[in-house]
Amino acid sequence: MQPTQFYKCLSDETRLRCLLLIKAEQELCVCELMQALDESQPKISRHLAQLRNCELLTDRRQGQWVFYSINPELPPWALNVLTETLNSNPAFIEDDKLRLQKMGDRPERTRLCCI
Amino acid sequence: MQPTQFYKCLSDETRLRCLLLIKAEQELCVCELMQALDESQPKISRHLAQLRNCELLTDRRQGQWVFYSINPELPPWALNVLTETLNSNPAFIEDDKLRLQKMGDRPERTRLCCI
DNA sequence: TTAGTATATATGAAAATTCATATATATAAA
DNA sequence: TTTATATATATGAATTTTCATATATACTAA
Repeated sequence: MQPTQFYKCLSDETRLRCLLLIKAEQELCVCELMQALDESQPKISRHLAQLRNCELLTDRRQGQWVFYSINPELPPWALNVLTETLNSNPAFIEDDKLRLQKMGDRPERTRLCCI
Repeated sequence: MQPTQFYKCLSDETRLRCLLLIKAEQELCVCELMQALDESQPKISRHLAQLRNCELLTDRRQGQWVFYSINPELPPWALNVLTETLNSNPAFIEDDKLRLQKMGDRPERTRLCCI
């Protein structure tokens, strides 16, 4: 993970909001992110694709939905940067979290592991 | 300090090399950074101005030289990000450090505080 | 089962915007 | 005057956004 490439990913507001929201919520699908950020579908999808290509995110398809989460193989220093940013800037995704909570009919997750 | 603005500053290779090198060396002037990064004067100067405007760096003039250092009022989370990045990616500024060490006639600092 | 339709996501192509760099010039100190 | 640094302008390059469309899965009714 090149530092410059990593920070380029964090330097766009849409991408950073997606990343921090996904980190806070474990995993989110495209339609949830559209609602939370109040942005268009292609815009969200494109930025997620970029974050996946740069290996900051991984995705899994579950039926019609594609869920994105933080890549578990992200280097520790990069994960620490995300953690520090999220913990110290809760206001940055405050509105997004509220819109997400207000969203009805959120897709159900099939848990990857159970009880 | 807006996270997005902060990360935009770190997303350019020239700026990130300047920042991490200044962090490693406490303070550096434009001509030292030119030598260390092997880049043109206006290019270095312009990026330093941007980092100063965004309040990541502060400057002090000492005679003919202007020395740049990390802004002591940088929020702790942002400073932690820089520290983590520097500690975990020593190779990123390795060559720059070597060129700096090879540089003869480096400007003398008047210490801000002594003993 | 199949046909038709709806929903979720991805992507090609173009337009709009932003960013980085080089050149030239200006300012400040010694 | 020389050295060190800053800044204005022009230009090319990269990035972001939008629109239109494609693909993949799901649902419903015959």
